[in-house]
Amino acid sequence: MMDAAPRVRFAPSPTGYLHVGGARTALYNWLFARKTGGAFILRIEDTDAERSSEAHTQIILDGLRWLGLDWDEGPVFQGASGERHRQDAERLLAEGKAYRCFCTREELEAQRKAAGGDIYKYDGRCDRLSAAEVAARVARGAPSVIRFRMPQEEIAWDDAVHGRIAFHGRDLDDMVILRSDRTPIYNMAVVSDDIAMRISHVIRGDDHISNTPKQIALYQALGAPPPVFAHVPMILGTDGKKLSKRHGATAVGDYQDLGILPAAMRNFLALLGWSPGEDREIMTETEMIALFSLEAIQKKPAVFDMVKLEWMNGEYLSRIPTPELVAPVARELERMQVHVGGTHLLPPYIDAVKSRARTIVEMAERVAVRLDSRHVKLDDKGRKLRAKMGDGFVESLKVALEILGAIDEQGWTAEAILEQLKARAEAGGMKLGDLLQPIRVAITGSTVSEPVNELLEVVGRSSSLARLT
RNA sequence: GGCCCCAUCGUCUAACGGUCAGGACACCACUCUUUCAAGGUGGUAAUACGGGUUCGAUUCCCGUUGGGGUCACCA
Repeated sequence: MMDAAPRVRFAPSPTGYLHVGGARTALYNWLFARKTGGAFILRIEDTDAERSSEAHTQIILDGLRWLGLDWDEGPVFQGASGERHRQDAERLLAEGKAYRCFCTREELEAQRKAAGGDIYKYDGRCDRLSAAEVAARVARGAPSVIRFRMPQEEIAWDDAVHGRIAFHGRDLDDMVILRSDRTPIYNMAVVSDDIAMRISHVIRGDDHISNTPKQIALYQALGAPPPVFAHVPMILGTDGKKLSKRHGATAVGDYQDLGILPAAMRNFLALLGWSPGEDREIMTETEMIALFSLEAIQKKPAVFDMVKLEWMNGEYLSRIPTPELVAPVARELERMQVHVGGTHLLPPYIDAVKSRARTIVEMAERVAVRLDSRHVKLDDKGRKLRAKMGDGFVESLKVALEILGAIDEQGWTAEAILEQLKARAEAGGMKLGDLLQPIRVAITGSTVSEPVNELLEVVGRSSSLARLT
């Protein structure tokens, strides 16, 4: 019999935003599913009612959609399967693979203290209670949790990215699987769900490696074959520490706000810990899927390099046809409260700044300057040039105004403008740059822009003259 | 601290025992040029350390060092 199609899941808990690490885990799951013709399932782990929220669920869904990661099933809410989790835990109890523990939090805390320090493994005292004693306490209505009796043997698996990883049961705790309020603990819920959903490959972050032996023990106790596990490395900040708020943007939404294109983000994330070989970097979605494999995933953590992300975004920006850029740029301009007067007017402006901007936000800022003089701000470079040129700066502007003022509305083209300015510069014995730079600064506030003649054409005659004046 | 994972340029990575250790970002120089960006050309820069195995180790084994993860009635 042929192996059934793989089934993978991305299972975030809705207790915060969609972290880039989570996003990359989702991406790898998605790539694997698309590559193998399997199913990509979204499961929301909301068993912690305290910290979970609908708003966070929505943000996660939006983030995945933004990245173009479509799921085949779900979202399945883990909280809805509480009854099955409970039954599985109680089945383990009935079969003698788990036991009731009556220790209160306070008692546990005392045991921990007595053991010295914060490293503590439950000593199994409740496992030594007689059946009669347990029955009596239950009859008395004493609250209890269910603890799993960890097998005292080697627990190992062949990880798809790491190779063989082995733990020993003696180092693992008799973990709680069902709370005293009869709700399941994480590991129980996950295993119960992954079995029920027939998950074949669990692709998740390295931080779950230590959970894996516990879960494998649960699979074995429940008589279900464990899936293939693939643990992907963490993403770190530039200081080599786990990526967190103080490194700047960590949520997918942050990058959206920064003006990163979803395709660029996806490409960049894919390469953080995975390489298709052959020096490939910029890839289409189709190529990425074709080239993807779990075995090629890196074992060591990767540092998130914002500079390279921006470079890659710039690459995507310059390749995307202008019409596709209109909507995102318009959205950004709207946020900046710049009046556009119709998105159909945008393309020439976008063309003008396209090859120079690395993000949508940067692009919108440049467009804004060309559209609306209120966005012109003299920056450091502009200031410096002005100071350097002194009176010559104003002089140049006067000359420019004179020449440009002589060009009428019909003749206002980049070619004609350049021709006139060039002729004048030559005649006056001045360098073209000395004439053009002040114009550039007057129009944009900066020494950086597209060629001045093109700039003037895009900004238009009346607006250009007004700004020069 | 116990257990587990990891280790090639500053960063992302390639090289499944034999390469001048390759590419990309960043950086530097030159070039192009009306500025900037882009482009083109060239350059600086890495196998953590110590032992093995082998004719030969980035590659396999052991140790050291360093980094990371995890040790809840959280997920």
